[in-house]
This record gives sequence, structure tokens and C-alpha cells, in this order.
Amino acid sequence: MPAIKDVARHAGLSVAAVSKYLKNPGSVRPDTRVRIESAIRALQYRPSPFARSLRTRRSGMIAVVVPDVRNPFFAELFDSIRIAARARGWLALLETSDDLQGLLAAVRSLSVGSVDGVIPCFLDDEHTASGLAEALHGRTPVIPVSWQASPQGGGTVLLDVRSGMRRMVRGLLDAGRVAPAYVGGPEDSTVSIQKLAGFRDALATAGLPVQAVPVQRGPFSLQAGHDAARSLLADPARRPDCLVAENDLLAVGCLRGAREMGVRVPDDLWVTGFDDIPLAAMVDPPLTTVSLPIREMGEAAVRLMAAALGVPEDAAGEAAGEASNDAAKGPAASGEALGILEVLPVVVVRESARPAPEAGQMS
Amino acid sequence: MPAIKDVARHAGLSVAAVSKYLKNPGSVRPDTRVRIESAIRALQYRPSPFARSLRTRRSGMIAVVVPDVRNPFFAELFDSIRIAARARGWLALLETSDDLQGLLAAVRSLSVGSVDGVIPCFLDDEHTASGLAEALHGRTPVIPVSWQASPQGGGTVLLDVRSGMRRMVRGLLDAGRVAPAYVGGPEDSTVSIQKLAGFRDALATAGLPVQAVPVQRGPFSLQAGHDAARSLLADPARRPDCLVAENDLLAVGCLRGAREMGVRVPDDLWVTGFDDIPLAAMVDPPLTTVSLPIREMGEAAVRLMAAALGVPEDAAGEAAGEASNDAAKGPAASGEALGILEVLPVVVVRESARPAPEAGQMS
DNA sequence: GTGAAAGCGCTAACAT
DNA sequence: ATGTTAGCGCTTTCAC
Repeated sequence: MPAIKDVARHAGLSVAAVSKYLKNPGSVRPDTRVRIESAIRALQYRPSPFARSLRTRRSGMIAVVVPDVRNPFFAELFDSIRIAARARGWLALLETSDDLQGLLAAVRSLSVGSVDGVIPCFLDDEHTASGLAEALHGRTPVIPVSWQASPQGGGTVLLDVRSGMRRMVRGLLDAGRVAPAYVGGPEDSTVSIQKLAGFRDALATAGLPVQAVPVQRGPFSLQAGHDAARSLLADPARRPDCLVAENDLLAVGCLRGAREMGVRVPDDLWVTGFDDIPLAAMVDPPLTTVSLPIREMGEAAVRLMAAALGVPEDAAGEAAGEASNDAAKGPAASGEALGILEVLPVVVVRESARPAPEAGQMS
Repeated sequence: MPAIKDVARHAGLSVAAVSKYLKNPGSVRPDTRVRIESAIRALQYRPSPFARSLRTRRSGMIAVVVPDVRNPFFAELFDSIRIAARARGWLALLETSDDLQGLLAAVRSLSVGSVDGVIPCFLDDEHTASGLAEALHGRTPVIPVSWQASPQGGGTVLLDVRSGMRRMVRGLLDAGRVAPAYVGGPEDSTVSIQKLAGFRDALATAGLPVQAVPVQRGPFSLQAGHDAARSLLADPARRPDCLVAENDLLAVGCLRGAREMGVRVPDDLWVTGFDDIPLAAMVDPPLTTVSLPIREMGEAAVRLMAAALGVPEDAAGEAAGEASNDAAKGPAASGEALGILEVLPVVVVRESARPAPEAGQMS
């Protein structure tokens, strides 16, 4: 593996000259540049990222941490961050937080310190969040994508899932549903707690007996949705007329569970999801759900990260394909001056449920 | 950021002693160990991964490259590799190859050289494969997970998709289907070419006019499956009685397309997938598909990588939770002595199609 | 515009 | 068992 000194020798120059060229090819004389370039080609030289990072204390990598890649919503979100990061010359790593101990160990020994910043997505189990913060002990910028503002105040992509859920459920109730049931995520997930709160907000507003409404909880998976639906629909005497699921995966599972129980959607039962993953429009019947602007969220997270790292605003777009897009970040964004970008969930109506359209602005 | 010399000073020892402790805490006297540990705690010391990697030329990271994370099959596969890697103390990075230029740039400047090995999964567009090999120029072990053996011979997880598809289709034909149509992936994907070949093998064996059978191709997405089905079912006069899709995503899209065209599955039309992602069992009707042992594939890839990196066999399991599993790697594995692990696709019959069971061993 | 040299934080001989 | 020391490959003053 050739080193910079080999290139220097081959080109009849000093290491410093080559290093200078590496940082900015325009900073050396044209003829030296040619010599360096041919030496690099001849030797197949590649700068060592380790040595470079050791000096500069920058790795060009940012870590994205999600609860589960197998959830299409997180796969999409990661992908959007990855693309936005690459446009700025960064490499996005993916970590998963299913196993807190393993994550922290990995993060401690490898990522952190090798990573310029961390974007935790919906890691709101308290243990994970604080464990991560502790592992990073304030040296690495953290830009969470979540429902609550970052405690460190370093920038956040905020998502008001509570009001998203509230609006969804209000529409259902306004459209005449009287016996909703809830298919939720794990108890230790605070997004899950937020969504459930939004659900109950709507119930309370409509004057329904909040505590009497059935609630099932479990992992965010197809299987859990399926099981929850079967259990909720087991007793024909008090069958819900509407299943409100916390995400699309659960909702798709519910669809299957309902089918197995001989319950027709939407005739006998409405089902709603959350996230609006591509699958939502492709199942039968297509899911009414809450849409989140994933692309924007990823772009926003990376933009906030760039700010946190002190990268000048125009440093983006050095890679290809970045159309100028003031329009794109307009409608759903606000408050970015504070390092907070809030994105608004939007109800998307398809066949699985027909909520009433919202009246006015009040959410 | 404290360095190793600070720890040494704080503990009244030399850097070497601390370094030795770091490598193997048992190699120093108990009392020095205590002093080092308290110094580390007091200073909140973390070894710099950069410096360490610069010396050892090992980063503890392996890159997994997949065509698209948003495909659940690849999300699962990555996850299984990630878990197996972590069990060996490695961190698995995820790269995506949608954009060859971007991938190579990222790989060249960051991953490669920072990564101890690369596991490309079904990257069989010729450009990508050779580009990757060139970017790595033989210095980094490559353990592909694909349908063909690695040209470099460094170890491979082999998957006979061609015979998997052949067996699926033969079952369909044996069960009386006479007008199959094919919903395939992109033309430049060689897995896609393999699967189509398997499809045609079965057609030829059954004496069907291979060239007359309709074939649609497109990206591996829900939408593409949907569009293909609509187009294939557009003419009621020559409607296929069976849609063979190259993966489950396409098949789910076909289900939706068929529904929109008023075609009932499985009564009027059979539909089959490939991969057996969790979704396959949850759509309506549940998909008949070809199952691949994803967990095993991930574990095998990492095991082969360990071998390529010269890691002793028992070095696994230093992290928790690794049950001994000679049984687990038994049934579907063969030829590992050669650095090749071949996994066998298995047809899983659900409601969307009812192929005839296979007779005998001959595939 | 280019060169000489110091040092980023660590590991691995080698010496004690 | 512990200490001394020479780099790993690079960037970055600082001279010239």
C-alpha cells in the first residue's frame, strides 16, 4: 500500500506538496499538479482514511440509529438520510438499537469517535437515549429525529405524532365510528406513548369513555398486528368498528387478522395505519394512514447536522444531482432558525377507512 | 480528549503497560490493573479508533453492499449479517448500490481502507462487481452473497436461484397451469437473468413455447409489480392463468394489480413470489413463494469472512447470546471446505398458488 | 509554491 | 510484568 511519501518521491516533490494537492489540487502549480497526478496513478495511491482522520479528527461518517431496519419506514428514512449525506460528501452508517447493550458497546468502541455525528431516529426508550448521550459525552453532535426536542438543544427534526394521531382519530369519530380499538407499539416506546395520547385526546374530545376503549400493545410488526386484530375481534358481541394501528406494519397485520376472522374491511371494520410506507397503497384494501415527509426529514436532519458541524451552507451539492429546492423545503418546515425543523403529519385517505375531512385549522 | 499517555501518567505507569492492558486486561498484575482502570474511569478515557486502526490496519468494520435497503429482503439480510458480525465483535456498515458512481466514490474514499472486508449481496450488474473489485484492488477480502461463485475464489454464499425458480414453475405447470406470464426485474440484473432462465427451463421441460410466454421487466418494486400485472391482464382474450414474479415485492404489486382488474386470486389467477419475506404470509391471499434461509446466509457470510481474515474459529461468541448451533448450519449447507456455502431455496405453498409437490430429488 | 519537521494516539518489538 | 522507543500515514505550521 503506497503512502504519501512514495507519491512524493515518485513525483520528485515533498510530502507537503502532495498533501497540499490532496486538500486542494488548485493550490499547486499546473506542472506540479500533473506530476503528482501521474505519480498517484502510477502507484495506485489512495490516502489512508485512518491517518487522515487521526490528524483532522474528522471521519466523514455519520451514524444513523434506528430501532429496526426491517421496518420499511426506517429503511426509507435511512435511505433518505444516506442520500442527503452523500450529497454533502458524508457516508451514513446504519446502527440498530434492538439490543441496547450491543449497540452501546459498538457505538462506544467503534462508531463514536469514528463518527462525526449521530442521528438517532425515534430512539426514545429513555435508557437508549441517555445511554447514547453518555457514550458520546457531548463531543459529538446529535441531531435526533423524533417527537420531542433534543435535551441538548443541538437541533432536532420534530414530528408531532400526537397531533397526527389525534387528527386521524377525530376524523374517524366524526365519520360516525363509535367503537374504536387501538393497536399499539411497545410500552417502553415513547413515540408509542405519544400516539396513544393523541388517540385518547380525540376520544376525550368526542366524549367517549377513554378507559373503556380496548388497547393492545406489542412489537411494531406484521405479526403483532395480526395477533392483536384476532384478539380484538374474537368476541362478536363487542366487536370494534374501527382498528387504529400505530403504524402501517401493524395495520397490514390487522387486515390479515380481520380477514381470518371473516370480518370485512371497510364494510364491517375500518383499519388505519401510520407512516404511509409504499406498501400502504398496495395492500387490500389500500390503507388510510398518516403520511410523513420522509425525504424532507432526511434532508433536514443532514442539513441540521451540517450546521452543527459548522459546515458552510453552500458546501452541499458538491456531489451531483442536487437541484435547488427552496420550494421543496417550504411547506412542511418551520422554526429552523432554532435548529428545530418541525414536519407535519398529513392524513391520507384510502379505502380501508373513510374519516371525515378536517374542518378548519385547529388541530 | 484524554490520550493513552494521560492514563499512563495518571496511573503512574508507562503507555506500554496501559496498551497491554487494553489488549488483554489479564496480562497485567491485578494491582496495576486496578490503577489503570481507575485512571481510565477518572479521565473518561476512550481509545482512539483512528490511531488504533492506523497501527493495526484493522478497523473492526465490514461493509455490506446491497442494491436497495428498502427491499425487505435486503433489510432482513443486512440485519442477519449485522447480528452475526456483532457476535464476532465487528460492526457491519450498510452501503447501497443504486448509484454506482456514488457508491464507488464513497467506497474508494472512505469504506475501503477503513473496512476489513466487503460483503456484496447480489450486486451482479457487471459494472458494479468489477468496479468494486477494482476499487478494492485485491487488498480487502470480498465474500459475495450471490448466485455465482466469486471470481477471486475468496469464498461465497451461493444461492441457486435458477433451480429455485425452475422448481417453483415446474410445480405450477404440473398442477395444470397452461398460460404463465413472468414479472421480472431489471434487464441488467444477473440474478434476474438467472431467475428468468430457471423459468424458461421449466417451460421448455414442459414443452411450452418459451418465446411466446409474456415477460415483463422493471425495477424490483411494488409499483412495478402492480403495473406489470395490469398490463399483463389488460387483454381478457389472452389472459395468463398464472403470474410468476421474481420477488415478493413484485408479487404483492401483482396482487393489487389483479384486484384492480377484477381478477380473483387464486380462483382466476395464481401469483407466486420469491424470497419469503415476512410480508408474504400477511398479504391477501398469502403468497406462495420461494424461501431462502436468510439467517443462515448472514451467519455463513460472516463465518466465511472470519476465515478470510484469518480469525480463529472459536473467536466468535465473545459477545453474548451465541448458542452453539452445529444443527443450525447443518441442513442447507454444503461445500464449506471450499469456502463456498450453498443454500437451497425451498418452495413454500400458501393460498396465492397451489403448485404440485415435487417428485423425487431431481431438480 | 514548495520543503523540513513535528506530532495526531496508538501498538509492538525490544530491553529491562 | 513493565518501560523505552520507533513508527503507522497523514496534515500543518513554519521557513524558504
